[in-house]
Amino acid sequence: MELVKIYQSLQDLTRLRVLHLLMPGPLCVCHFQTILGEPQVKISKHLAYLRARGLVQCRRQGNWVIYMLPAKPSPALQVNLACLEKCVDDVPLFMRDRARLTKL
Amino acid sequence: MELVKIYQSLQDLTRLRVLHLLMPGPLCVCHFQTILGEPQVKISKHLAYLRARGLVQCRRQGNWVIYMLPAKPSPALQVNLACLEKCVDDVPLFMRDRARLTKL
DNA sequence: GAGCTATATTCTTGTATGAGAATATAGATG
DNA sequence: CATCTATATTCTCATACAAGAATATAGCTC
Repeated sequence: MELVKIYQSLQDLTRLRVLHLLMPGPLCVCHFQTILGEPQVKISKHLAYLRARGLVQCRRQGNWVIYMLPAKPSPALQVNLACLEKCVDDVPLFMRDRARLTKL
Repeated sequence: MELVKIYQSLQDLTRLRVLHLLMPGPLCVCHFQTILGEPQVKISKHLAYLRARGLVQCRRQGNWVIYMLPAKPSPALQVNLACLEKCVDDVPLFMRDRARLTKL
């Protein structure tokens, strides 16, 4: 079930933060590291996890790798991302992430 | 994070089906068994899992135990349950569960 | 092509959890 | 209280991850 895979992907805080940061637009791996303040391995592995399940896509640009939400997310994914955004709307950690994102 | 716990609870197909069956109203354990066609242990353990995380409540009534969604679900839970309902609206397995529920 | 930067993969360890078999418990009923 | 029914818990085994350390790789720059 696609839905189960989506929920599995959403069950980790780091991945939630990653997806939340991707909603406004694509982002480079190094920015995730800066904003989330998590070690490189951790970020990279969670991105790989999300990529393997189709929740994000990426493209290389020189030394950087830019991650983004799928061009055409499935209905289930769309609905759940919208739901996520609504749910974290007032959660300090997520607000801080977005604030840091804006500063870039 | 409450949200993480919610997503953890939603990452299993049996639990999704259970929650989906509870949306119209309370239900007895034996009915879950009948509708889902899963062994008793499996149902019971998933119900315990959901109970431990506050996604469902239960009350005893003689030999039966009736499960239900929380009287006052948190905003996050409400939103996610609504989202779940929307996502499974056209998934055969979930439609079948509901059809069987109606027959009781 | 040597070295540098950004990112990914591999290896190891610990923990959560899913499934099923077996067993236990609670409450009804004779 | 013996027993039956409905439900829960315990035990065991297998699998999925999550985290961090170490290592590998891709593509720049000189």
